[in-house]
Amino acid sequence: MNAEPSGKPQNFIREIIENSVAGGASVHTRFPPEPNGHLHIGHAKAMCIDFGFAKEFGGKCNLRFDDTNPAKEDMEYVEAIQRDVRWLGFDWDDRLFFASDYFERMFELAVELIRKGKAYVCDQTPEEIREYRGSLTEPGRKSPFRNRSIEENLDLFERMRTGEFEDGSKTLRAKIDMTAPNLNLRDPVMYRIVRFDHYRLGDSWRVYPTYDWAHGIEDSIEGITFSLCDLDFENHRPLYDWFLSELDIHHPRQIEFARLNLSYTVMSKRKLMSLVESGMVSDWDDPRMPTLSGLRRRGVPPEAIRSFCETIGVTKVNSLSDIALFEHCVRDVLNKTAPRVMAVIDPLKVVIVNYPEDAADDELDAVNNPEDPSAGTRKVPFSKTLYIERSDFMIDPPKKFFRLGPGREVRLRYAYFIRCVDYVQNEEGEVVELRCEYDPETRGGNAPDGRKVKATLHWVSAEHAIDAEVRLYDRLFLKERPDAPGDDSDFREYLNPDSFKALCGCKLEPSLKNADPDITYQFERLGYFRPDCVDHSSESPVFNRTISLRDSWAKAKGKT
RNA sequence: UGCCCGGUGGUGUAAUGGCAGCACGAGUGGUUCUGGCCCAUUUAGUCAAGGUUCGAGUCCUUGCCGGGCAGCCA
Repeated sequence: MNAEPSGKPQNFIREIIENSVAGGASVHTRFPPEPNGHLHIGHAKAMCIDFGFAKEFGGKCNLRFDDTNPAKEDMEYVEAIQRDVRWLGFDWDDRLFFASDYFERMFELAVELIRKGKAYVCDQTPEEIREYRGSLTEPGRKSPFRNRSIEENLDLFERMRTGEFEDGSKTLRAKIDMTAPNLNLRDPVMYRIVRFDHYRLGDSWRVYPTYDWAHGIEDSIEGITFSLCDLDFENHRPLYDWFLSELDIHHPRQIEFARLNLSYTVMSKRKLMSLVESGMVSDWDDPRMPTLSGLRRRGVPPEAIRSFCETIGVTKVNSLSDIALFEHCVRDVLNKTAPRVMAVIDPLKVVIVNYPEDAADDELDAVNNPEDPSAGTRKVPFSKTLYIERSDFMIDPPKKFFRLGPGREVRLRYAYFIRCVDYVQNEEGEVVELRCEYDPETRGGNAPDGRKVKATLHWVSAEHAIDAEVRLYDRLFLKERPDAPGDDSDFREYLNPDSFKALCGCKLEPSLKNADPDITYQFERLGYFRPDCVDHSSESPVFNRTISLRDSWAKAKGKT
């Protein structure tokens, strides 16, 4: 495989940049979110591209809030977005910018365009503009206001700015070509009257620039060389280019790539918002959400998100990435880094009948991370009464079930071999207690006589255990593409009713008393878990399941 | 029936006219004090038809299929 020196697979944007850099170009990109919602994993892809290429080529990447629509934007989002960008691992140094800081300059440039006879004030209503625009197959017609004098345009535009006219009563439009096959070139609106206070600038403006007019200027002012954006803006590139060349100012190159789609979730801000507003999830940071705040709360390490973005590549193909690939990236990082601990989430009491009542403290050495010897070991207390996982015992085990059953012997991890000699059921027939014998010779987990067991179980000493709530999360939707085009049903019909399940009375090994809220742990044989950033405390621990371990037993069981 | 973009295993991608690779998933086997990890192995692909060429996934033509575009959203 032909890999770049960086070790990254080639893609079309890197190729373009490489060629430009070979010709002496520098690399300066920007990540330009609108502060009207929270960042999600789709934005993470964009950030990996924007910040990633800048870093790779020794350039810079700005963080710029594209806040040209006061009706939707808020400071709350500005702060949340910065927090998320930092968390993901990107740094904009001192290059934090706001489109709204360029409003004055944009206005001057608009005046310049009017003076050139390339922009005019139009009195058409939104309906008229739409009607005059024509259709996909028919050319548009010129606005009756298209030939106003430059003086009149200048006067009107100035008065629009100061709030003399009603919202929507006038616009400033670029004079391009009403018959252009690309609809974006049919005299697009550059300014609209919106007498709405801006979250940063208050009431100083009564006209606001549209994206098409503003974005290229923002890029130009900042000296951006590559303006990377998603495919939605492909049809807008001719307009981006038209404005910049008419203005004759620094002209970045816009390159579009396909945005991320992930199976079993939705990505649009509108849809995520509707999940929040309908109460189907608790908030933007619900651990099931594909938002960065949700993933963080879930326990996903930022490194996993970055490696996922690296793995899916950069193309112009509209694709649907398999969430299984994302899950793989999460497990891959966590497997190498997560400290191992033992926790029983569905406890079944076990009494070691031949274990002395008055035994001295019995502490065993447990490995913190078999993938990382430097993580060391810890002590885990053993005692006469323990808990094991309910699913690790069966009265009548099927053929390939290796765990505990009547008369069977298994190993308790890092502790002893135990054999089940009896079990106790309640009136409902539910097993409520196991009675086992241990072999003192197997202390530490190995038999001196060399005999083997087929299973190793995790366990927690009852008297030492910490009680905890454990929250199990799963994919938010049952359907691969909940919002597939052509499907008229509401995407929310496909919500996975089992995507969240809270378990109480779970038993944790005592070392978790001091669980670090910023660490995702592996509960051995179960999965990865992180203290909930909102509800967890050392007095009443709450852990969120980030992701389960791969489970070939569950898979085999499911097949029968 | 206008304009723009795109079609490589189930999924995501690489191959820049020269052996179609990689990762995920799925299957099988091995190993194992986590039914995890790891290792080995199997499965499976260039939308179609022409053309250029010694040679085409790659270049050209036509067709087919998919996506986007008619906000005073971004």
